[in-house]
Amino acid sequence: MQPSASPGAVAMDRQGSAPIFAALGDPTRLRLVTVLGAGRAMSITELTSGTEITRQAVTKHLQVLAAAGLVRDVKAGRERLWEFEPAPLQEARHSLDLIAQQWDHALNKLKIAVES
Amino acid sequence: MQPSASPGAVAMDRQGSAPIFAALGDPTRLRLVTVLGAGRAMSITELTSGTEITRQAVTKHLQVLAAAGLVRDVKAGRERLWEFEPAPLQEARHSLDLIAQQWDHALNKLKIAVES
DNA sequence: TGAAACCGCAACCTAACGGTTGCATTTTGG
DNA sequence: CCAAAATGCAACCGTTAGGTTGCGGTTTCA
Repeated sequence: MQPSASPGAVAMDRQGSAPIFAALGDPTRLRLVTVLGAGRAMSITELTSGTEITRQAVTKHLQVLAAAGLVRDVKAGRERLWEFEPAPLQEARHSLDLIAQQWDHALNKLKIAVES
Repeated sequence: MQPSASPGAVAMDRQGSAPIFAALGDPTRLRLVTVLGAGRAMSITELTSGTEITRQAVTKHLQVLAAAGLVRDVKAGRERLWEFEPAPLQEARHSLDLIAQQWDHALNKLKIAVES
């Protein structure tokens, strides 16, 4: 096969949600967003308790999540509470929906072509 | 705050979809699944054309995607075609849905509490 | 008021990631 | 049958990711 038209041109989904997926792509971080998604803002120490890793490790993960916009911190006196931020997650959902939708459409076209 | 109840116990979502998110968390790979999600199976060389990276790099990315189950290869003579596999993506969607749903529920509870 | 709780900063370490280059292998088509 | 296409395999490299340890700074509250 000689190099033809760029397949990248078909990818109309500017893969901009990759950083969000990357942020969710770690078990610890996915757990953090799940826990914080329950609604209650929590401190770092609280989020660390019950885990096998250090508070500093959790801090780093929270910073990664914050960089992706999935989480936000609000200082409350001696503590620093972290709360869930839903917007990026919706964007990620939309991104997955686009791919799934595109796939279903391709399957339908194939089915129709077979039936005719 | 002294260590209390583990917040991990609240995370009823076994964060098993983290590997899928990790696989999607790279721009190149997210582009690959988007392109393949269009329905047509493609060869490595074809998937490489139009990109700035090497065929070997694309190969590695495809292997990562295959390890996550997002993609499958079928050999066709001299070529090796890659096609999209929808199941893991559905799982990832469901995972995001759970979190979003959980969040909405928490907001509703809060709203009701405020109104009363 | 002072010890304990909560946290930030920084250095450090190992392993994995993303990528390249070089070369051998298989298959096709004229 | 043989050259070119398509790919595989392996070594190598720089950077980042995930994690720890050590220590210093602030709030709190008894």
